[in-house]
Amino acid sequence: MGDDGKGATGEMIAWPLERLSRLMRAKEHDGGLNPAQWEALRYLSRANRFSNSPGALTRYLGATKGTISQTVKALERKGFIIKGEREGERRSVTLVLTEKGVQALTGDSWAALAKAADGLGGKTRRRLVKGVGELLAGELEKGRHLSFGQCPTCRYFREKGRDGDRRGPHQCMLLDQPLSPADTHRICVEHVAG
Amino acid sequence: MGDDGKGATGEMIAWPLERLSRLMRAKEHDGGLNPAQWEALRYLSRANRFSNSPGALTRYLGATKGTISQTVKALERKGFIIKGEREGERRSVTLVLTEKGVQALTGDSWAALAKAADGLGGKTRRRLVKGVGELLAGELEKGRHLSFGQCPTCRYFREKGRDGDRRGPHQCMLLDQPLSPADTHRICVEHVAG
DNA sequence: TATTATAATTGCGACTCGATACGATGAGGG
DNA sequence: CCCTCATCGTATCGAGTCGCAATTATAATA
Repeated sequence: MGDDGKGATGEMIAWPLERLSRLMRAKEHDGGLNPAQWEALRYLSRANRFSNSPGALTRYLGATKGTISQTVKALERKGFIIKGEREGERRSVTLVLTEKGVQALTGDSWAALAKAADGLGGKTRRRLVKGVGELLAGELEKGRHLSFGQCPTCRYFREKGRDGDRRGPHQCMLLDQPLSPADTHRICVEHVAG
Repeated sequence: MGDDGKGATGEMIAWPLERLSRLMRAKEHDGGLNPAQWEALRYLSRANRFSNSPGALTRYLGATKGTISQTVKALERKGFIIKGEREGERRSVTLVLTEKGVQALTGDSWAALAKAADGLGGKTRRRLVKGVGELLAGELEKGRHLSFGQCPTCRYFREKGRDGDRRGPHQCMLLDQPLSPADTHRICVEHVAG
């Protein structure tokens, strides 16, 4: 029952995680951006072409439409993204990073953390992936959030050219759209596990 | 080289971690408190009697004095904490939770996450503790932050009554103060690993 | 066509946050 | 004893977040 020993409790995970989370946020007042704008910029750099809209960003961040609208306006004003029209849907908008936006991400704190995580031991790293994934999955379910996963884990993904008979782009069976290999590594609003 | 296989990269840790961090934050607009106030309240509930000051809170959160002053004022106004005088140091102040403050923490999102983490597999949980600890330690060092650890891991901690000869409270050799068993589980500004 | 749903924006009020300046207390040295 | 200097906390300001509610525009549907 000694709680100072080897027993790994949830608090020993949640407390450091909470502080790490806070300190990362505190570092994000740099580069002409603030934390909310960094979060949006990062999302847009990873989102596929079906997901680079204010609405998808709203759901990814668990925020409200109004807040996102303000953040997007700020990012546009500062020249990190540009708004464009979405083909075949005049209500919606596309948000695309400018060269300045891409450049800014090289100074991203979370990218630095990812690099630090690469330096961890292999066993720890694999367990960390698993553990963090499970914690996130739990939160997503509790909060009824969308998963925003990548194609290879999606129910609607059809991989082509695997057996050498039909070379060509992969396919999204939900939107009936071809997917380049690069596409499949981006995150998607429509992603459904399975 | 297949990056969709078993290779556990830093991004597979950082990206979910970033989103988890964001979603936790989004949930903290409840209970009459906002995220910054939750963070402060949680810290104060875990801080020992040498660390329950605005200054220590400032350093824990990596914020600035002015910001914390505002947050503290809001928490006091809403009745979650009360300000008191600090013995032997009239510049400083003690911040103590009220009954309402203690009560509020039962609805804390991060406490719920800690509970969820308890439900993880033992192996995953142990590795998670280790991995998150290392990531945090890296950030602390890079940002020159204080560790805010607990007594048992502190250089200045002297445990008493271990060998049965001298029963009594433990001791902080830095501040020359006795420490009850409860004290040693709280976090401290003065903590130095070793 | 009228209705309803969806995408995004605007305005509002409370609040964060860094920056700056300030007042008060404490410590050390002539 | 006074002077300096560091530390602790506060007040104020401007830019911006954030949830909320209302609004406009477009789309889908009855």
